Amino acid sequence: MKMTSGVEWALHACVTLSQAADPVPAARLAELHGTPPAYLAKQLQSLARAGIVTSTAGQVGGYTLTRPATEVTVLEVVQAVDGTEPAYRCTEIRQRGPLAVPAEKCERSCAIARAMAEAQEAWSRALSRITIADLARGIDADSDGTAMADVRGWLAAV
Amino acid sequence: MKMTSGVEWALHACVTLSQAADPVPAARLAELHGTPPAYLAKQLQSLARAGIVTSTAGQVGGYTLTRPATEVTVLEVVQAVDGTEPAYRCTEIRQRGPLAVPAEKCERSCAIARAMAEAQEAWSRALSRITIADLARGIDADSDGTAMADVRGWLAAV
DNA sequence: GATACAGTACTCGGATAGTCTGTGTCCGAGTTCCTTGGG
DNA sequence: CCCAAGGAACTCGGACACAGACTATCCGAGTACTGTATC
Repeated sequence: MKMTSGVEWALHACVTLSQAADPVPAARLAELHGTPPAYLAKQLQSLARAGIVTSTAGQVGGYTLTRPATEVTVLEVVQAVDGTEPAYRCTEIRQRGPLAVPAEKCERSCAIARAMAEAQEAWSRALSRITIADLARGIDADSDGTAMADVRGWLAAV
Repeated sequence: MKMTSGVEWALHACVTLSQAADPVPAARLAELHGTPPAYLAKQLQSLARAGIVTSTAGQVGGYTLTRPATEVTVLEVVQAVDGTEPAYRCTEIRQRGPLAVPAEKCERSCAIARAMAEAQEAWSRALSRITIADLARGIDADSDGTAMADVRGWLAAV
């Protein structure tokens, strides 16, 4: 099981955007995080499609969070970049082979699929309890409360 | 986030093996589940490497569970086939770019990585609470208690 | 009749191609700001 | 001095190559059974 690497960049970008009042260009975010600019832009486009950020074109354009960081969950960001479909996809093995179960008896999903869905649910719940604001607070705490101020300063300076 | 499709086959195969006293050849399992024989064999090899099943060669050879089905968790099977490394891999973005955090201040993992690790933990816990025996019981319940008996009968026949 | 041996059929195991989803990149369309010319 | 129009620079957005991993497959090494020849 593997998650798209763009998720990491998108989350860091969201944390950074939560510290900015004005739009921030994708190239600027890429510079700050040391990532390929064009590819980070791709992830931001996904966030825009999901309605998490909004984009403005032009000379002072860039990306902005559409909602306060306290109202954006990590789950939303992950699903925007990585897709919403669950990790486990049941291919209905039980309906194949010599002991195939007839389709009309398969209203309820397979017991294996139910178990995997339950785990996925636990995972989703854990991520939906955490917001971008929580992440920012956590990063700040790790650095004696200077990290976010540094980000704001860097964004303001040229 | 996507899981290897082999996980589904491996889980179904384990449930089937839990109903068999004698070794079951990979080709036999593939026939029962309607899957490519050679590829299912590959998944069984992974299970063998993980110590979940044992293989015996020769004319009456095949695969057997090494432990009672009540002592094999779904998590073990998933990790044997899909690998043990977590879905989210932190590439230490915080140590890159103009505001890079010095390495000596990064003893603790990134706040984002901690959040993702927590979710992964919840997912793992959910899967480790379910055993192959539970799955077999669930499948049996879905089919008025005939499914496992049918499997045993099919394995014994021919 | 019992036993040892050779042959055979069956099993797993790793090494080998094909394909599909990320990963990374680029250039064009659109918008905003700035400059400049006119009133 | 104020205003409007044109140009330029900057932004995003989707379309285009490249790569690694999953998917699928095959053939060789090894083992247990079976039949036969011998004692």
